[in-house]
Amino acid sequence: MKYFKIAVDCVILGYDNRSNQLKILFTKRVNHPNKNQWALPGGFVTETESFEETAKAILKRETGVHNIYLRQLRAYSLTDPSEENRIASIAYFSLVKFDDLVVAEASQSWKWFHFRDYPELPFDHGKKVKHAIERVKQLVRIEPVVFNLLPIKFPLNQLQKVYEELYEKKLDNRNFRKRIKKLNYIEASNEFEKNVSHRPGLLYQFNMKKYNSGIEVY
Amino acid sequence: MKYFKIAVDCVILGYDNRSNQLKILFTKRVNHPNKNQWALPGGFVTETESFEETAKAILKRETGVHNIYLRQLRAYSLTDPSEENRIASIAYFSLVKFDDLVVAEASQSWKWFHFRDYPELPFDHGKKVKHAIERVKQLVRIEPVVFNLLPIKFPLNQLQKVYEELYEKKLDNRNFRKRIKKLNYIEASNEFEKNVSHRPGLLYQFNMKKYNSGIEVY
DNA sequence: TCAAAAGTGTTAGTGTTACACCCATGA
DNA sequence: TCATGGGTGTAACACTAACACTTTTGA
Repeated sequence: MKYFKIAVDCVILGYDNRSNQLKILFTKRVNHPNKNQWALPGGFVTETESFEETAKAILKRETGVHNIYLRQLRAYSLTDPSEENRIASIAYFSLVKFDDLVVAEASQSWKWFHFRDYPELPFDHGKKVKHAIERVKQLVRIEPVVFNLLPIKFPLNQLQKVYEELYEKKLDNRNFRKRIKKLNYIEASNEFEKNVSHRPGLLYQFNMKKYNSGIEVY
Repeated sequence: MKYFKIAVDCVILGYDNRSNQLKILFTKRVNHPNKNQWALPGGFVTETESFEETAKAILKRETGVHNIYLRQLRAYSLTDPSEENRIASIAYFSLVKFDDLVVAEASQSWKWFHFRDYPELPFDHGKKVKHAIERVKQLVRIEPVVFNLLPIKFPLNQLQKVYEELYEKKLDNRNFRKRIKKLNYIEASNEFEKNVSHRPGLLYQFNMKKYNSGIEVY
């Protein structure tokens, strides 16, 4: 039996509330193979780390932020024949608020791409991205994870835009607002949007405690 | 950096249509540590296998059946300090028809336990079982996976019993049948149950083609 | 004054829940 | 004849979808 090196790759999804786009963060590879190609940020699991700790370290390194929503996607048994030992990789996905990021602009070494419009990716990264998006689309329907993409306080139509972006589908704003207002865990603040060239919207926020007290267990 | 041995563990769920119980298959450990304790069937990934191939081999070994519904659950970064190298493990879950099994009775080396009533498990197997059940409960709502637990042809209330078992909740049979009959991919055959001491029910079967032609993409 | 999003109700249709009785079979 | 699950309809209610106009702000 051979032994494995284990790598962790992160699909980092961020919602850009300036352009209303859901984006994925890629880094430029510094090593061969596929040097200089855009790829998922990743790294090898070290001696003492759990997979999740490795993933957290990658996230901190790439975004400067910790305490980010992070979940395991799945394991991939990639075989790289150029390596003496096999490589396995564990993919994680993460949802971040653009507002939290120290620098969100493009740079030489990393860049945000639209989540459905990104360059060709090396290895099985394309598959990982597809799987991550599928998973997020499912998750959004059963857990309140969208709020990880938005600022603490957000106007309702920013929330609506996230759904529209994710499902590629316009929603009716009257029906959307009705549905949201029926949920007791999305509560109105007394603040309004600022510096928008239209009527400022009331800001809402997600209340985790109220959500947890009201979950129906099948 | 150390290297990893990678193990695969399988949570094999089977529906016993004699007792109307959803069960999990455990094997008795033959090696230390935890020798003779009930545990999830598993094995190490060999040189040439993908994780899924390892899982399939385990399933074949334990149930005698191949072509079984099998999905990856997730990876676990278990650290076993007694090993020179670390062990990672990838958990799979599987849904089987009791009718397919060559021998479904208890034996010395393996045994079916009710999916909510099983002995203490070694390592992180208890966590894996919990995660698998959670995943299956979610999956059942979005994909037609229940049919992997039933014979090809089944009376409607056997299907109902599976849901009741999974969600620990009695369902109204009129409403259940109404809902099922609205689905065009569960079709009536012209056969009836046999040897039951009540009015024999019409047998239905799942039609995958019809299901696929009718899936709505969000 | 224009552009842009905020905010608001009603109606029709669809799905969900609750509920009770006769039927066919084997023991 | 008894026990067991098979099989059926209706009414109240909740949710969903479709649809248009006035308001507030910055530019």
